[in-house]
Amino acid sequence: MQLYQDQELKIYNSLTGQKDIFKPINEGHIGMYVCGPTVYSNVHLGNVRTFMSFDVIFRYLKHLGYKVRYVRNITDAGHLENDADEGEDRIAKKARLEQIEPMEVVQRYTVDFHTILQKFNFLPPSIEPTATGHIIEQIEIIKEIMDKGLAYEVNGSVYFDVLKFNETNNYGKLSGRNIEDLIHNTRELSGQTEKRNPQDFALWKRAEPQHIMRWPSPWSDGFPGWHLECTAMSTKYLGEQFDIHGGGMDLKFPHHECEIAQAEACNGHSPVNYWMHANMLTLNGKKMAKSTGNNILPNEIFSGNNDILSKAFAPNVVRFFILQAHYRSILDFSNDALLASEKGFNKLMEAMNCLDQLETSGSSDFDVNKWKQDCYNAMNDDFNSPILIAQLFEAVKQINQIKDGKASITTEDLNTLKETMNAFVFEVLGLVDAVADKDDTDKLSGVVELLIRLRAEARANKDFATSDKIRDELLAMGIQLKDGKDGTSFSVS
RNA sequence: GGCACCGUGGCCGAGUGGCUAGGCAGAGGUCUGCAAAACCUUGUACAGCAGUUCGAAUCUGCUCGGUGCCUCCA
Repeated sequence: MQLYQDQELKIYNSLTGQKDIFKPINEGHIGMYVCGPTVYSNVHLGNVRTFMSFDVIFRYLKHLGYKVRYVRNITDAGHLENDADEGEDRIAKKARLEQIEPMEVVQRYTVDFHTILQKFNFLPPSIEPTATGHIIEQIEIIKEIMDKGLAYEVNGSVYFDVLKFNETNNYGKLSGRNIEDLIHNTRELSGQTEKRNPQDFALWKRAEPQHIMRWPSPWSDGFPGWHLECTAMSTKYLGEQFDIHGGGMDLKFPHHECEIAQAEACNGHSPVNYWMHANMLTLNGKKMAKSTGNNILPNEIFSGNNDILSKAFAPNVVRFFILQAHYRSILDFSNDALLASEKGFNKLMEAMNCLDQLETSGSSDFDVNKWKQDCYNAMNDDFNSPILIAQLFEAVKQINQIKDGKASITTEDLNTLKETMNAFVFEVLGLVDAVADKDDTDKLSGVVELLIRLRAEARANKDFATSDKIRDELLAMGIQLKDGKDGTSFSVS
């Protein structure tokens, strides 16, 4: 018996525009593909938000008992800077500017990506394939599409024939566009002489002599088009049809639309049952983007070395901040919002820490089982992490009251409470209590306990000058003493 | 210009036809040597205008403001 058999999960599906009841193709198994980063510069917080949304989705699906194959690619073949023929691959450009090999660019920023995600306590995906590792598969798909008559070659480049595809299929169904609008509203771009129509997109591009990244193909020495790698890799590892495809909202059009077109052209049916799109993280009210420079890097947040924040923030606090908003809402990043999240996060962690010291009694003032199901209901409703967090704070309130002897709980209920809190806080939301090294923590505890005893003696002797000195100076060091009914405890910030 | 989306109390941010979201901040109280922490109590918010309805922040229309996509981007 798995949890998913008791919980009805609904997912907002971009394809249908509504929350659909989730039903995997193969019971108990889920295939999920998420478009990963293009590794030509450091991953910024906006990128992180999207991947974090899917990290929590991955975690919750696993928590429900599904066997999930989660594929998140690394785009290391670059993309063209624009749609024109003279466009330059971003990775190649970076390599040229820094006078290094393109693969050095890729390696550097792939390592950065992994390091940052690790700090945020991401679970690694099941498979993390690279575009350059799947050139052959991409060429095979192009051949297939050409055989179906939906692509054409011009001067060694191959383009997808969108208008012809649209005669039998519906190009634009994901992003709600129709082909006439697209035709009438296409911007004038130079250098598109090779395409039959501006809506067509490249499957293969012939490399100019100066282009560094190139592979042989039946049409030319060149490189694959912008949208093909995801079709190739998702098909290879998840099959022609799979359950969930995710990515940032900005990829909905044209990237995901083109993926659908390629897969339908190649395999004759729609590739994905549930399309999910995470919304943008904004900074100063504008989308964060590498290309515009409106962004903040995670390491700048952790170190406090930036112009936006008043202090440094721990990865966990940032994670908590992001998860306090729903993944489909735009979230604005600011100092005030982060400060508020930090306090809330600390409050949650303090409650977690005192969970083991609670005393039980013969009755409960708190309907733990109802609360537990409310937590599930929150996540079942399109992964509503802010509602879940609100529920967690309901529990925090109860925990604090029990600790103060103002409410009671039975042993059985306390066990349920502990299990559920641990499951949602650590397993599903992926938060970690940022405690330092265990050894150091024990030593620190010993030292602070000693000071607490000295202060208690001073207070007993009405030597408040000494007792307040201990309390205030510890506070200045970030150690807060808390006087309760049965003695003094402390917390480190 | 086209297509979407959004506008919630001091701040962040859920909800979306009648039922307390939650966090932070603020106010009052309990506790304390004084504090802090914790706990209790406390806020009649839904851009504006008009309409539908017994009832709208939630539906419809218009107005204003903002964002995203339409070109690589999470």
